[in-house]
Amino acid sequence: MADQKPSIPKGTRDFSPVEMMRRNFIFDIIKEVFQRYGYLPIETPAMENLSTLTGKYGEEGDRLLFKILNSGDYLKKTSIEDFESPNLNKLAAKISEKGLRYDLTVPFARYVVQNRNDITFPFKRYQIQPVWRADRPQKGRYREFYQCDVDVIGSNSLINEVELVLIIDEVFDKLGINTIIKINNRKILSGIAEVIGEADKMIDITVAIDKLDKIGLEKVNEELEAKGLSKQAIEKLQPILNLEGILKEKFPKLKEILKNSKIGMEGIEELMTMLTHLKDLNLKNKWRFDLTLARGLNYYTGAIFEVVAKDIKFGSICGGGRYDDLTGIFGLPEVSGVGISFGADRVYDVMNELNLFPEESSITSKVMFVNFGKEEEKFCLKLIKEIRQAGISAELYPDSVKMKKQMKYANNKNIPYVVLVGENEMKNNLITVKDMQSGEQTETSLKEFIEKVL
RNA sequence: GUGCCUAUAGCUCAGUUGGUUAGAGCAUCGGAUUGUGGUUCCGAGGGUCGUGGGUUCAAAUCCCAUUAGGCACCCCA
Repeated sequence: MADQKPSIPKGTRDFSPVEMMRRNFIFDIIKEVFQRYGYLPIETPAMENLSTLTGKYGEEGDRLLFKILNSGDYLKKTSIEDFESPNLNKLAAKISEKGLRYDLTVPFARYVVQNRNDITFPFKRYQIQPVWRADRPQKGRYREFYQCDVDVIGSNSLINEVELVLIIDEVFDKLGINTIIKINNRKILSGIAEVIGEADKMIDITVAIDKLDKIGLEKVNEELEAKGLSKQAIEKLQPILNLEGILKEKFPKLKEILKNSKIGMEGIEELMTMLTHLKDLNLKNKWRFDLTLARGLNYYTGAIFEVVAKDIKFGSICGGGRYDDLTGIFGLPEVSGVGISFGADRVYDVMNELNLFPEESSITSKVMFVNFGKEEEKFCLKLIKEIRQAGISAELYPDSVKMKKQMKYANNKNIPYVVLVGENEMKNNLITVKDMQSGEQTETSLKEFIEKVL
């Protein structure tokens, strides 16, 4: 048999039972918190029309979209010229009209617009599904990964932002991860761009600023210059990048710098309101205003968030922000939304490296019955039914094979009790219970056994 | 999209300056033990050395190409 080795695509993973138990542990906590804050679940398809997805994530995002080849004769819309002059984007549009979703926010915006008549606003939903990105995988980066999104759409209130931070705080507290919640506001960044006279280069500026603590001031300036910012603009930016000190000192300085920018002052106001609330709410995790937080996604317009684990160097494990006009693109203007997304896979990796998962005790059957043959099978099934009805997970080894094999199975599966019912036990209406940990073996009645295990 | 590294049994890896029939541990299966696992002992199966080409009397080993995987950058959860 010259069978080829099976494998899965780069950047995707299988999950074993143990891994799934742990992943579900994370999902359950997140879901529970989301629902306790009044958010309800929805799901959307794995694939969307490409027109829904393209242009929402910036140039980089478009490149990372997985495109789905049209079914049937996917070349029928193409012509010879398409292949002679290789304009890949144009060609791609002709042979592919669907793509795998890149995040959950854009499909959500599409959902809201499409179902606007059936939705009561403000609409609070959560969504836990995989997303796909055609990125080169590396540590903490996958091509298929789960996001856990909570968004509220149709409300401008900053209470939403505050509550989202509370959700972040509660989730990570429950998971046992110490985090730093970084908060900023895109309006402040816009204001800065405006003040230094480069309003249209907002994105480039923010992306560069974002790297400040990673590559340092000098490199940031280099990058800004490379992006075409004027010398004067970069000069003007320096005092802002050098803003140091605690909030109390930073804020007045920032206010002074932004005083001529309407949007900048708006951002300051918003941030102030949020931070004042948060101060009163005694969060368990650290949080702070971080001027260098920018976030790459194009659609954010107001508050932005990012969460990193404190005890380990890893990318961000949660991020989000306010988007004022995402639904506008789909024909429903002036509806603002705000939301965050937990990266389940990175949360998993962080918890795994920090050993934060609880001991798995209930992941397997509590009891296994050894299979001695046809007659015993019949007898045992009745006993097992009773055990299961008592709420104890139990199984009968399905085949009457060598005892050694059956015991080994129980051992490998970490089943704590093995029950043996053969001729003698059936006659006396008793069961023999082997405690797999101690190796001790006792004869007892079914009733007594159930009581003991419970 | 750019750069670097790796590829030998199901898994993790050894394999000398190129030299007989390519090894180990784990896992699997069988036996010691037909109603007793985890420990122990004995045994077995499992490989076109990622693929294709080249150099050589001789290639897992050297060279080229190709494919796949990993890491870093970019960007991001």
